[in-house]
Amino acid sequence: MRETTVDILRLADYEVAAAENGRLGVEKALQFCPDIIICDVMMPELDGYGVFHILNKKPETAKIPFIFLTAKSRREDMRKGMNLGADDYLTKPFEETELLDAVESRLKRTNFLKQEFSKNLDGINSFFARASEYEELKDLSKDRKISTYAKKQRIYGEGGTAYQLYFIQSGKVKTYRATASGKEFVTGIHGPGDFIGYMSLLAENDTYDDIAVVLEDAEICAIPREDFIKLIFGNKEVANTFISMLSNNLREREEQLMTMAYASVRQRTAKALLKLLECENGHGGNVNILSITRGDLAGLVGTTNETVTRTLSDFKDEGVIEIDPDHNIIANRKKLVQIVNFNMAYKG
Amino acid sequence: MRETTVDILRLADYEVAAAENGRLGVEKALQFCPDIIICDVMMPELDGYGVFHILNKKPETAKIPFIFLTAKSRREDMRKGMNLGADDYLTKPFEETELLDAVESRLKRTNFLKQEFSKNLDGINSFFARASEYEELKDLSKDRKISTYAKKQRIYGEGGTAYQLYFIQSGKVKTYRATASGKEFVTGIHGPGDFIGYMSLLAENDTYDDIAVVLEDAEICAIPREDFIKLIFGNKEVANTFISMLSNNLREREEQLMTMAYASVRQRTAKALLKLLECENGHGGNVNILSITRGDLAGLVGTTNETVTRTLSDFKDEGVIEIDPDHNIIANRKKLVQIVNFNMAYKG
DNA sequence: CGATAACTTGACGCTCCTCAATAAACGTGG
DNA sequence: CCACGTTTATTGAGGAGCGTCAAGTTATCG
Repeated sequence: MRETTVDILRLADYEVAAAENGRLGVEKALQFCPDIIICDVMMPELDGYGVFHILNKKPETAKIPFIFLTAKSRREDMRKGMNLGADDYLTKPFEETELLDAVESRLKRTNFLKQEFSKNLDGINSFFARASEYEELKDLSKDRKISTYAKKQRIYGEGGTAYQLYFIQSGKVKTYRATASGKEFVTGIHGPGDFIGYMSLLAENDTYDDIAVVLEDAEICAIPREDFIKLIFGNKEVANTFISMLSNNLREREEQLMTMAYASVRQRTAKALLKLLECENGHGGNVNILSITRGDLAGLVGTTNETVTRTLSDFKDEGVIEIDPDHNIIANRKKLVQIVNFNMAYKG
Repeated sequence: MRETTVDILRLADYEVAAAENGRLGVEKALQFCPDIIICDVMMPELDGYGVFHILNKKPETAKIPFIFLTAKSRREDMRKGMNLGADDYLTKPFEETELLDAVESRLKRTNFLKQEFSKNLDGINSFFARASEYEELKDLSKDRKISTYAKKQRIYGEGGTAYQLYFIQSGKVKTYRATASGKEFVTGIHGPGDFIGYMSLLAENDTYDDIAVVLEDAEICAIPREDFIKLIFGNKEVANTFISMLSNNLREREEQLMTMAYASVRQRTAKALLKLLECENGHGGNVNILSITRGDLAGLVGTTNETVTRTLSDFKDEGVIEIDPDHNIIANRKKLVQIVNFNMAYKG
């Protein structure tokens, strides 16, 4: 029986490890960290439930899809397995296609999550982008009608009901929150490939609490709330990855909060410029020119127009940046990093 | 067949609605928003897959557990159902206990998530607290050995590997991040019933990036990473709820960031005091006395010791707060709210 | 009871916000 | 295509806010 199963899977070009009883199975699973586990219920030494229980407790193996094998006659066994939280089960004897379908179906869901998604907001974006490549999710950003937005146009606004998220095909968008005194705090500058507005879809009251405005003429497609919710909430693996990403963002914001509390405008400006460069370069580019208005930069740093201008002026005098005739900023990253890390020499 | 099923469920004290075909079933599901859906595959007008597809697309019904019914002989049907993403399936004919077990097992997982969890960090705490009441999760905070920590003792620290989260039984704890220049930015003050340290368990690199220190002698029990991961990642419903809560936190932090950028120390202090009161009162209390050191309050506001003292002094002169001989703060909430909302009268 | 930590108040000055003025760039309508 | 109003960038002057240092007072703890 085990040998037949292994053969079928090997013929389908899967790499397979087998074990003749539960105890050895657990050992092998921990050793190899497989992409999927198929496990009989009736086994010597340690039965299938025991295997599941042990592997489900260890974080390394808890997320691996788990398929039970039960004899057709023992229906209560399979019920027990499902009630424990297995992902699927097969009854013996099964057909080749049944086995392969089940394996493939579970793997497809897990597969793209193996990719490394990084700590920050960019991570979420590439996450969405990749997620949408997978079959059942393919309609997330493809085949949608694209709207063209002109500079200064508002995409969504504070208080509006959130019923879609937006994918930026081209152009540049800023999101910000408005203070009671009329200032803007810029929460992000977004470019092609970024998704915006999803936070409001997830939170309690479904209104946007930030404002998105176009900085450079943009093509943007809207994705209905339903599709997004389906992607995030409908799929255990996606949800898990998403949790990690949100946690990382939360961390990042906390750090930003600390910076805001104790760093000087000078340092915060340098930090903001570095962040913008990172964002601009996205996946491995190496541009050093930033095109951003002083006002938006001020909103990002959390200061005023004039102070930003002055700070940039200082930076220019010190050779940290150059400013071209169109007011674009040409940055020297090393020197910016120095400024961020500079720790008030007269201290201590 | 349908009638038998309904009868069994009614006898078990469930409230049941039935529909004779797929189309009507969808209508009823949307109308009643049931706690669970049991659906045959073979139906006139609209088959089970169609029903699942439609309901899974709508956010109102997407999260409802879905159990397919298939004829025992039609194994490929049930494979298809599971591959689509159904939560469970039953083969006809089934026994009473099978049906009831399946229903109960799915409901148990979903049930506690029906409760309203609020927008903020408190939400996460009551979420954990309630979650741990449910059977399969009961060992989350119960039956664990409780450690006693003395004032000033460190629970976990920056850079340490995160392998557990902590539940505060009694006492008070602050979490903070240290800046390069030696200042503290307090990220939270936590009391009995709060969980701390979970963020680091979820994020990418599993080290703590904040520090937790005891403010008032505390009893704290540690929960192993595995149990927590199992709770969060092992259960679709929990994961979904958790995503919402993280999003809400992210929102809150963004707002805080805005405040930090543009509000005066005066306003931020008032806001911090209000937040502390809220936190202290937790679930409906009505205390107005705060016991917090000036240093910690400074870290929370993002300013210095001296400035906090001065600000509190001003507040006292204005009758916004009183200070008792032990330096505790007795607050007048209305007046604090006024200060937060005060919008620099000389503007505009 | 001495030592240490926490709180308070004063003096000083740096940072950065505000108001104001100017120049350049941009956008719009005739 | 130009004239005009509007937005953006820059620079200056003034001053409020708040961080820093210092010194004194009161609580806390071994």
